[in-house]
Amino acid sequence: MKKTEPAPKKPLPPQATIRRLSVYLRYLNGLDGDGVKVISSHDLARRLALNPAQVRKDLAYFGEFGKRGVGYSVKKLRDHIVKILGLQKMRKVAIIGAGGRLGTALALYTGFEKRNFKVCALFDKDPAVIGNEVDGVGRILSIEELPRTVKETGIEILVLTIPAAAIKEVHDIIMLSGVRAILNFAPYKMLSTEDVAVHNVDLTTELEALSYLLSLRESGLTSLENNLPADNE
Amino acid sequence: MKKTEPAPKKPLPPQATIRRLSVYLRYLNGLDGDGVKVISSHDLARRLALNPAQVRKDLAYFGEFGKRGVGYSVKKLRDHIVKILGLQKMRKVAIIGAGGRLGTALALYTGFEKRNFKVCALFDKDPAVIGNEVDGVGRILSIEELPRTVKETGIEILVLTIPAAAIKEVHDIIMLSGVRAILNFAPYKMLSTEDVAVHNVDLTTELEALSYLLSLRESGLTSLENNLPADNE
DNA sequence: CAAACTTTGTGATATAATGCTCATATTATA
DNA sequence: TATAATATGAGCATTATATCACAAAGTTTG
Repeated sequence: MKKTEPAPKKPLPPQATIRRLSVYLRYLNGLDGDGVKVISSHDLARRLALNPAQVRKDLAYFGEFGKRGVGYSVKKLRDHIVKILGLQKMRKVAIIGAGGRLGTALALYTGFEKRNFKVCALFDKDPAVIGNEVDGVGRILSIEELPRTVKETGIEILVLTIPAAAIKEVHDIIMLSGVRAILNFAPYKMLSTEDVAVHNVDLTTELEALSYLLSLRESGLTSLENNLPADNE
Repeated sequence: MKKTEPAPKKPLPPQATIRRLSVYLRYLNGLDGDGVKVISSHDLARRLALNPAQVRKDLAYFGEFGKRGVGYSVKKLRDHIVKILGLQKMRKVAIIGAGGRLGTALALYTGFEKRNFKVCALFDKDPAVIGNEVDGVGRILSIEELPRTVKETGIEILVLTIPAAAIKEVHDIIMLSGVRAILNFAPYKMLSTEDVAVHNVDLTTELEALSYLLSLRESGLTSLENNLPADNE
């Protein structure tokens, strides 16, 4: 009787690979819309300013999707990536801080539904906005109702759009609410735990990183044009 | 006569370092507000779930700011990071797609000004919103006015909050407008050039990366709790 | 003021991500 | 069916990034 598997051979894919898969997916959707049937790693890479080998390696983490001498079937590859990222299943999302500008903007953003994310609950701490109706989503609930709603509705992802100062107050109720993932826009670095994966998106940090590049150029490091830190994402 | 410098010894700091500097800066501001005078790399690292050596190395790219046996002066370190990131100088920002939800939310977000970014012009392509007044910022201008306004006002950074489909139309006018940096929220990967640094922030990609983690756990890779891809940023 | 303790800054080392190269598979063509 | 052309997948090389470990510097204590 053997111990377990014969040896998984492949290491876990890096997070950067996962991000790129999402970008590939979007591009593939566009190609499919244009009627393109097949794409090579070379062409994919060129459009996205990546190395073709990187594209192939990213995909090879998950199987052999391509055909030598031909390339990748746009539709098949798209379907594979959808499965890899777990996007066949609709994911329920709630927004915390839905009374604020950013929260409202995201609550009303229709782009998520196209990708199978459904905003289906809104929360806030401020009594002044609790009860307000948001078109097509529902009324804003008190944050106190979060744990119950998460369980009843099956919410998996929380989007946090609250001020930094408010985090401490809601931190525990959020982490213990039963959600498995958080997308945090508050300018305060939340840490992942065993139970809850957190991704922080810090708009100020993004601007400051750009400011750094600006001041590099100002300070006359002229031929920085090479090794320029390039774009992220 | 020597060729140039005696040899810069230090390599360029990675982008990840720059991002972390921004995070350090925010935390240092908080500490300063709380009256904390000195912080060690160890304490800083603990709060931000980093390695102390990484904190020290990040800072060491730019000089020797600490005191052995003591730590870093909160105020001094804060001031150094401000200089490194070029934040002593106010940076003028314009928003393209200011008629949309996200654009409006960002235009009205007051958090940027605290960090010395000033939103001072708004643009859109849609005649239905051009001319609309946005409190405290001004009227929405036609995108046609972008190049002139950039030059006259000294705008350095553009924030793009337009639909993906609209990018192709405005791509050239933006890249040639004279700005040096772009923060792109549109779900379309824009590429950096020699003249214009682009950072892409893709909200859908963030959600999809979280979805991947969710489906990993669903598929029963139980003891993933170790090597969990953790948080980004 | 010496000994014990703390904490930085950095060279050495480990880990990870990216890029290169080529054997192999597929298609097209003559 | 052989030949040329294309493009994947995988192993290896290279580069980039993160961590370790320790000497040097500063502080505190007795």
